[in-house]
Amino acid sequence: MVSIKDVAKLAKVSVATVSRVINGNVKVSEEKKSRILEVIEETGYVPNRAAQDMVLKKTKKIGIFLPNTFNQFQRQLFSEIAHNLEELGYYSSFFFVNTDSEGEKACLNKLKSERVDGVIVLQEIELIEFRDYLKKNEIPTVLVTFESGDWENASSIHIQDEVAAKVVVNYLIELGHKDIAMLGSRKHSFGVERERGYKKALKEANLQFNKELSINIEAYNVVAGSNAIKELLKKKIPFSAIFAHTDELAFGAIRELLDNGIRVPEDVSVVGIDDIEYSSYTSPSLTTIRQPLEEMGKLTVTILHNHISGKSLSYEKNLLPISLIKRESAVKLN
Amino acid sequence: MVSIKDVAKLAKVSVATVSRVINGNVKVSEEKKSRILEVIEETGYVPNRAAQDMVLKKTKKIGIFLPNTFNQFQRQLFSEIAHNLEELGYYSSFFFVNTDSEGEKACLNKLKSERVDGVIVLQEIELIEFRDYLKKNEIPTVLVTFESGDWENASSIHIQDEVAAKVVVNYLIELGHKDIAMLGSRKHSFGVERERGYKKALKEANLQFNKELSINIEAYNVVAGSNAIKELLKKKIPFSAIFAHTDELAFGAIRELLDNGIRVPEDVSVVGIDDIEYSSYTSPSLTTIRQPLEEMGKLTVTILHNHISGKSLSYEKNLLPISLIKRESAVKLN
DNA sequence: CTGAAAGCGCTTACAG
DNA sequence: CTGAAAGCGCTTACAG
Repeated sequence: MVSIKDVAKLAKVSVATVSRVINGNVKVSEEKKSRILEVIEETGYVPNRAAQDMVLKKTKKIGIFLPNTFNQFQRQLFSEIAHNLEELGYYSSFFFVNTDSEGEKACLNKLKSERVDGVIVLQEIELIEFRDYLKKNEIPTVLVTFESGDWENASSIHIQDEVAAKVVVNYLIELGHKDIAMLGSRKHSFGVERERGYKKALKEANLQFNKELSINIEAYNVVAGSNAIKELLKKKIPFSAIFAHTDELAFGAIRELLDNGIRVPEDVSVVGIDDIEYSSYTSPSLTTIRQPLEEMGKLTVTILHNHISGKSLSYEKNLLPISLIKRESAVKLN
Repeated sequence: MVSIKDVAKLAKVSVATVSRVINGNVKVSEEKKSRILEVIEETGYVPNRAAQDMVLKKTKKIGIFLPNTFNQFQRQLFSEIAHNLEELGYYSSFFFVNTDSEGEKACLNKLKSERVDGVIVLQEIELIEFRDYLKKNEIPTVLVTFESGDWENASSIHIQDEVAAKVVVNYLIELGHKDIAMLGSRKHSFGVERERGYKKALKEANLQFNKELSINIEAYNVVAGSNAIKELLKKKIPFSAIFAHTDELAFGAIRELLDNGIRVPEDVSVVGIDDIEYSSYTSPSLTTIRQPLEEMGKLTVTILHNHISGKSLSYEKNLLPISLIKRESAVKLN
């Protein structure tokens, strides 16, 4: 590995001078400068970031925390975020969080060992020490897809999950559906919110909430959606519509229904939330709530950048607009 | 940030001794040891990795290169790889490559500045300097999903793309199809291989290759698949089956066909390659070739680890087995 | 067993 | 404008 010393020696100058032309903030004589540039070109020298970080106390590195088993929506979101960070010249470091206190502790230690300039969290983290660490060290933090709640010193960006659920369930009700099953989980706050929206929509329409129609899923993927339907069908309770907490669950559900001779949307309507890439390309295409993915990713990075660069000092809570996307999977009850 | 000095001071020992208990390879008196451990516990001290890396000349960091616009299969693969790396205690650094020489150069510079211990490449990189750098600095490298070809000092892991294509196209031919369109691209070597397999299958069955039935796609996603079908339909040439280079293209294709009143599989059969998560949950479910995703991810990491730890000195080329997954999207020509 | 010291690759006051 | 020197947070021979 060629180091700054090598470059200095070859260009017959001091390392300080080399450093100056690399960083370009101090005047250096044209002659030495061009000689140094030449050597850099020849040797392909690139400064060692670890060394720079250590003296500068700045890393330009952002830690991104996401669940170990991230779903499609989170995948799209994090790749959006990664690209936006890259554009601003940040480096990103990924931390896959196991949702138990052991996993969270392990993540905290990795975080400490990395000295990031900022943190983006896509997954709720319970560990108090985690928040304390960020706070004590004044590491700007942005939470995406969930509320800041107990977090101090963190901005948050998310949709109103309760409203989203309410809107889409309302739509089912408008279509005449009364027996609406729900596939979801209360493990994360967005699930809690979505369930709340579901119940509110029912209540406002004077429909009884039926606990038996509420199926708890073990993960947010197609397999879990399919399993949930198996469980639901075993109960032999009538239902004409399904509200899945996420699009992926909905896809699994639709397939499982079909395998049981139940057609979507002819026999049962199905809706989701998220509007992932596939939702408009499946057959039937999925009626769902769109989360503004790109805007979310962009805003996350912008806000974090503002915090880091000192342009924004106060933490904010951003609610992003949603929209109901009507497609083929939900129709009037006949 | 608490440093090793702080710990040393609080424990009333030298930094050398603290370092020794952290690394645990040298005997330290029980008394000092417990005192140091206590201080570490109290202060929440974690060593600064950048500093460690610098002196140790080892980073335990792996650079993962993937295309800027990675498709679903690559997503699943890279998340598989990331998890496997994590289990072995490696850190991963992601590099999103823009497929032009500017983008590749930028990536090389980022790589140089990071000093990784190993590299995993999910995307063909043309830049000669890139390979030269890895070679000169003896950085173990594993290429996944494509052949090592011009790369020296790199192991590779992939399927036989030509065979995969041939197998699935053969299957269509067995089902009686003669006019088989192809959606793909020659931008990457796997595309070239898949096209070759397609042609070979046709040839062996004494079917004429029709250039007009070969549609060039601009990306590997559902939108591109849909666009390709639009282009194909404009030509008004009869076809009874479609071979898409990837599953995502196939999904886009199926949807676009449907929107034009063409049913799958009743009117047209469609097959893909990859077998991504969704392929068994769509309707119709997709007939495709399965790439052994998990095995690929695991093997990639194992091989890289062996190279890094010196357990494996020679570079190898690994061909992974594929399998034809027959599902609903392809049926007998009637 | 343990501390003082050198050194990893950088940057930046400090003096010229 | 420019070099010698100190220092960032570590590890590891080197001497005791």
